Amino acid sequence: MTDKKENILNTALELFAKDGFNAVSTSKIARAAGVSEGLIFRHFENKKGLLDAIVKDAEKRIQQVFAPVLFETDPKKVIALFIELPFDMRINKKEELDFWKLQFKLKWESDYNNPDKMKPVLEKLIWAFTELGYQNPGFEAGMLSQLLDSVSIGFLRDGTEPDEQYQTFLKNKYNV
Amino acid sequence: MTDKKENILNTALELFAKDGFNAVSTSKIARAAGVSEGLIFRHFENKKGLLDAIVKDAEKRIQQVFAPVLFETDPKKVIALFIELPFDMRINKKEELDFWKLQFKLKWESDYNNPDKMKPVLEKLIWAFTELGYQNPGFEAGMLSQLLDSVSIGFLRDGTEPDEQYQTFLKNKYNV
Amino acid sequence: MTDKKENILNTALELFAKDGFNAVSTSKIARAAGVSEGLIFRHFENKKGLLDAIVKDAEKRIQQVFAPVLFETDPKKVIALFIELPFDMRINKKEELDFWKLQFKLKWESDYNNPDKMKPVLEKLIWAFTELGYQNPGFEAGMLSQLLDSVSIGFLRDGTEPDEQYQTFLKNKYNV
Amino acid sequence: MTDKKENILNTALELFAKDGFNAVSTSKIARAAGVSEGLIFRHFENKKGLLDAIVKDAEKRIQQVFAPVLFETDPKKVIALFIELPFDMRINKKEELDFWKLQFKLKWESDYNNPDKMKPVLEKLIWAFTELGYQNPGFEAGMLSQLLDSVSIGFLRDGTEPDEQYQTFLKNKYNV
DNA sequence: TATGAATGAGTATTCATTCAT
DNA sequence: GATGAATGAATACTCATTCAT
Repeated sequence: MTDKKENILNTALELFAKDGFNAVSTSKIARAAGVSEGLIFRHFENKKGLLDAIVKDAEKRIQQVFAPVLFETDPKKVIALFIELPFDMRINKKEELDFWKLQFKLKWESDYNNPDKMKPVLEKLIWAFTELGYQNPGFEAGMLSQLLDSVSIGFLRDGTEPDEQYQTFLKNKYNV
Repeated sequence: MTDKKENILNTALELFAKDGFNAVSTSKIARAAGVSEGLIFRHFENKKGLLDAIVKDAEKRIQQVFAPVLFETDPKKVIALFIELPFDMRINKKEELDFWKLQFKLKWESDYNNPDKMKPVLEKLIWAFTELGYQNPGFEAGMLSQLLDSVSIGFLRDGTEPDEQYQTFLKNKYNV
Repeated sequence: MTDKKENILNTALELFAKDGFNAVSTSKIARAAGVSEGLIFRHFENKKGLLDAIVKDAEKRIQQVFAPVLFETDPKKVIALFIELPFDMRINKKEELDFWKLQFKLKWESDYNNPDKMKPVLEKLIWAFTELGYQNPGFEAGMLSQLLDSVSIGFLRDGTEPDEQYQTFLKNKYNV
Repeated sequence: MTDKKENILNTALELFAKDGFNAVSTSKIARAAGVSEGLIFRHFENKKGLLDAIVKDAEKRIQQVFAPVLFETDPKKVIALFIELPFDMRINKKEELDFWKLQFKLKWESDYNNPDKMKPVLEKLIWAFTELGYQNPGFEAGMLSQLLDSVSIGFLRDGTEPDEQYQTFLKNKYNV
């Protein structure tokens, strides 16, 4: 991938994350990325294609983030790793955070909201709770997942520092 | 308020909730509302003004929804009422749901995200947990609030029916 | 003429004189005049009609200003009166000045520029110079007229106070 | 400068000179220039920017016209050259005349009227009259300048051919 | 690969004008 | 006489996209 192409990708990610897909024009991206407007279309066909490229890129990264959870074989560690995820986010570099922000934002645009994307992780969680003998593992997994989702939202959207107590509390609760 | 003005307001709410503010053009609103495009500007000055009118309207309704929680004096009932809120949402009529959807969507646009708006409710919740002798009422209130937030998001955004088990579980947990 | 109609007329005169016909919208006039926009059209049919009414009004006033020159029978006094005109303008009240300003401005819009309007005055001047035995009275009249025109322009357009010396100089020159 | 850009500039000059800035729409300019409307904005940012470009262009030409007067060192020739200016205008080509017409028209729009622009020329004239021993050179220069201004106006605005007699008369008067 | 000129359809907004009350 | 809601056409300007170089 050439420098300029990567430049476009990074700039677009940043702007899309901040202002939303529709509010950012290709000319603004081009200007901010220091390239000609035409180049965007040479590399990505159209504006939507640029977003797709970003999303696809993001998906890879997201998979990388969740991989340790999926590959873990100790159920307690599965839950512990899962709990730690949103608290780790905060120490990531800006670019990484933009990925997540865009990710959450896009969930509100029906074309991009695909709840199934998280299914494998959720099922791993259910498996873990089953292993640990919980009565209603599906419910437990869903609730934990939603709670951590809202911690992420609070951080990414409102800028509220994630409360460390959550982590401790949850780990205690599940004894992990 | 004239018929046509109300028409614009309702149509815009619906479209903004569905596609987002930026993705809906004033001409589209006018066509859908069966009015001339100019009328939007005569009544609301500009597109942002239209959104503001909707948001202001929405705030009133939201306050009405939370009012029972704020006026309740029995701490257990405060928590019970609060837990019921997102599950009640589902039985509201479409227009009402659009209000909420838009509300949550707008939280991602920095100009409109005002986390302090929910402060009084959160504080009432903290008061309730304090009254009930919880060790860390602020933490408890925050977690409950976030959890219910994500239940609402799941319903409004992903269309997942809120699991009644949540309600039962939470009410049992807090014994309310 | 009703109060409101006169209000519209005066306000429009002021705004047209300041910003030009095209740059002033009927809504602006209505707002500034404190009347509804519809009233303008009830009274004047359309925007052009409003301008026409102002111009017609103005013509009457202009005729009044030039009348003393036309009725004067002493050639020297004709010239003296003519010379005094632009210097008298300055002591007129604002509304009067707006009339003149608009008058000069409109001369640049082909629809309204009618050089013949001043013909009677010019001919009276020629007559006066003829009476006084000038060799080329047409030329003399034209030059005097143009010179005084530019004094008015300087005052109305650029805000430069008309130099009293001009008056003295010209009166001396023609011995009037 | 590309062909199309120059096309826009020339067409706009012509239309602005004829009908005035406010009365000419960008779509009209585009149609007349045979370009897309968007191109105007790509080249000149906005409508005012287009006018500014024209005016800046015009200023250069105007400076060129007055340069010979400023560089002349013989006071008599200074006055003679100055007198000839408006009479030379008539032999210019249409485009040149449009420049002048627009120039005079804009003087009535406060944003563009800058009386100081002509100061150097006026001061050169004052210098010339001083050199020639005139008692009141400032007054003499002002009057000559105003008189010639109104000759130009008569030609550009009313289409009246400038009377050669003026030139002769003035040159005789100042013996230049 | 990269640019920048160019476009046509679209955008928010303003305008002069109409009309029922 | 006077209002204010309503309109359709126009306005300045932006957008995503194309294309010759």
